[in-house]
Amino acid sequence: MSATSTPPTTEPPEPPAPRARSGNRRDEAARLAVLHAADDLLAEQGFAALTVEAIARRAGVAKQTIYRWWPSKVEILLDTLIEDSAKTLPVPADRPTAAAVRGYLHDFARFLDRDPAGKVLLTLLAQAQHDPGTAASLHRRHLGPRRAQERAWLAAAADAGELAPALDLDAVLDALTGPLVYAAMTGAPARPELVDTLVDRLLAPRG
Amino acid sequence: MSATSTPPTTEPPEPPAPRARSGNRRDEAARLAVLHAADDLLAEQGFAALTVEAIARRAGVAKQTIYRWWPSKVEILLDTLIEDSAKTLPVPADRPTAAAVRGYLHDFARFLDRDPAGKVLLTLLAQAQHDPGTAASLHRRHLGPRRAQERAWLAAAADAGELAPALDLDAVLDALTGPLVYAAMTGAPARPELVDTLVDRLLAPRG
Amino acid sequence: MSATSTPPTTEPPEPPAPRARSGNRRDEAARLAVLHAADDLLAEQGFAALTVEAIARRAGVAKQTIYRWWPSKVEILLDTLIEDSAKTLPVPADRPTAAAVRGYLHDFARFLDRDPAGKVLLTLLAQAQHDPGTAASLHRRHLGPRRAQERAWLAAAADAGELAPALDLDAVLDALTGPLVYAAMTGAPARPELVDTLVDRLLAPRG
Amino acid sequence: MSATSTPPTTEPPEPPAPRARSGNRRDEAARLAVLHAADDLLAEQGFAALTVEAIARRAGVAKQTIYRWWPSKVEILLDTLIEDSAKTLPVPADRPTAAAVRGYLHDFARFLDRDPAGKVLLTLLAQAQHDPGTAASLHRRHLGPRRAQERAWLAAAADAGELAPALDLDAVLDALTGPLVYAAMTGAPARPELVDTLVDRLLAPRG
DNA sequence: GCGTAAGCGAGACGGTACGTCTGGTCTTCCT
DNA sequence: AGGAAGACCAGACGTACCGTCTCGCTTACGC
Repeated sequence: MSATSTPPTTEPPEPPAPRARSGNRRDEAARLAVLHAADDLLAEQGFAALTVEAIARRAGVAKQTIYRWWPSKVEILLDTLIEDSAKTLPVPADRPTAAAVRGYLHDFARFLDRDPAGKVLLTLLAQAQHDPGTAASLHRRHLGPRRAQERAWLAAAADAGELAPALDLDAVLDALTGPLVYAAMTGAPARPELVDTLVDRLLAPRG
Repeated sequence: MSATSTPPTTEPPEPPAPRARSGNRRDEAARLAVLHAADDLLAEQGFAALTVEAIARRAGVAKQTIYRWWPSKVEILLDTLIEDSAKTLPVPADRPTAAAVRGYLHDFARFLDRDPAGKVLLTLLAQAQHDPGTAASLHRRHLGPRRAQERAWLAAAADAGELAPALDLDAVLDALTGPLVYAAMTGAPARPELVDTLVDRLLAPRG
Repeated sequence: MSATSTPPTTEPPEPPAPRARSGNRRDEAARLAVLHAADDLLAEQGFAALTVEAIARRAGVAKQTIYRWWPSKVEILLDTLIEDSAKTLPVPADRPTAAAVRGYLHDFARFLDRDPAGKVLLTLLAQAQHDPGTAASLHRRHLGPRRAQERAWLAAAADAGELAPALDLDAVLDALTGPLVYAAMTGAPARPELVDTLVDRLLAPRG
Repeated sequence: MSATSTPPTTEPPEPPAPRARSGNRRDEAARLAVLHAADDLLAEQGFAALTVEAIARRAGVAKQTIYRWWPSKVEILLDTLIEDSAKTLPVPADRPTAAAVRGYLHDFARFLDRDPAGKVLLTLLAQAQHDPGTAASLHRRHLGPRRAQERAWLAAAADAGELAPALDLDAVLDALTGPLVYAAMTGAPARPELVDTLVDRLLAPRG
């Protein structure tokens, strides 16, 4: 379960217990309740059920509370994605070895296939096709920063002679992650050998 | 302009000229008007503007006419995608050479970047993330048949010794098309050298 | 019960039976359901409960159907008032005698005190104090036409020598009905001798 | 301008200057600011704009300050009505002559037509139709005490032989004030001859 | 003179209703 | 028969107020 989701032992459709009010400070419990509710609704009922009204109902929160803090439901998902992916799938910063890169890509494949936050990423990528605002937010707040970290990490590995990227790093990262994302989007199961082959052919020093 | 779209000399926002009525046979003119209208609306205004009412209005057709023949607007897009991609980007069946494969992938990259039908494909892939029904239709009517043709074509090329695929053909096709789709989805410009590198590293017989 | 209300044997809080759809003509059943629901809600729960959402819920009608045909809930009440008062309290047109005038005023007092439509009139008069639009509609559609009929009727009685109005007819009508309305508004019980005295002192030819 | 309103030279929409804080005693300045704001809002924008939030905003006061001291906005209006009507339209207590009664009624008609506090009375009478709580407060705090004074005053005049009421005093008072209130409620202009005729026919000793 | 108590402005909170919008269904009329 | 027209139910949209609550501050009182 993703980091912002309620533990699996709790009851999705129960009346949310009344939280203590916070006065004139932002209520962290309300913020978390919204993120959890959005996460859970997406996982359980799909994107079509992810309406502001449903999130508010499930979180035990007023619609106005959501509109006060988030400009759209997409930004709610983006918040959950950022918080969850930082915990579940951090970009390594310290071990620029070939094996570490391979491991990171395996983790990424598993993230897309199994982690609810992976579904959130696919959902946001999809929504970005429909809405330029989503595309901009997704790049600015998630894809851009993450890609920058990945690029720096790969560059360090290349400098260390661990890797010999076949192309510029952005193109290589597209070539490595693109197949995983595309497979996840078309419902294909995870294929570990795909990751291994990609790393071998696109990153490994030849011969 | 995609094959089902009105030629550029015609007027998108004009009052649609009254078509001759067809009596008790399905009206082919109405069918085409719907496909054109959907195509044009998606290209001009984006997915959010692609409502059944807008399509009906633009096509000069009753909503009921659309609901009678298509279960959803997704199926309309699928119809245009199938008809257009068959014309614009046919899977070659005759020349199983390495160069032909490379050319096909370059064509595919250009299709995603420039052809309105490429945008339709991205839109349907996106919608498939939101709606399992779309995912099923997209596979059954487009991705599945096309992938079968591509697989057969690559198999012929491999048999002919033109290629030495690094993995099973489905995985290789994901590895080849995935980066192109992912790049198009994240707004990256077309990179011909990406295609070349992918073909070299994943398909070329190792020298 | 007022004319547009459901008979007392029917069930207020039951799920409204699905009505037959009307196609592209206005649905008279929906119109009546709205009028009944508004009438009943006002009588049972008061003006505060008379929300468009509650009317729609009770009538088994979509909110849009209400907004399509009525610019505001006030116009719904005005419709019920006009239909009901035409049946319950018609302005006599035929017997311009002093006794008939006295009887009409007694009927008016009873209408205000007991008829649900009397409550509707008081409600609309009240709402007219809050909203100029209500005031205008109330005058144009109810008070104006009704006052014109009453004036003509009194004029005929005066011509016949039955009455000797103490003032111009509009002022006399204010003097006759004003006390009844004011008493009803302040919750006073009906006082028959008030009507009799008013008629004696303001209309009767001085003996 | 009514007694609780800001002088006309002040600017309604400017940022209210911060008042000195009062410590743990009730802040009279805040109390007056609320009464003024309510009065002004009602006069300028009508009842619909008279929300607690708007009063608080305009008075430069926290909502909680309003809810601490008034159970509802109706009670705010009632406070202004009581204070203003005691100044603008006191019930005479000393000169129980026929002419004084006639003068009081003329004053009352002018109060309804021109004084902002007259609008407040009409507003509260209207609101009493919608809300039993308002009706009770209006009677208990304004209509009841005032009617008692008027009754006593008329009784003194009758005892003195100045008047010969046609009915019990409450009914006579309804008959005298009802037409004036009803005319004001339906937007009729003041008619001095109406007052004179009512006094003549309902109060004057029959010559 | 310092703690306690209350009033204050501010503003977040869970709610309800608003009036608008679109989707998908249904019926009637017309060609 | 089939297309055009449009009314219908359903329900999400984003906004405005409701009345409650807590916060951090300020002032007055009493020990």
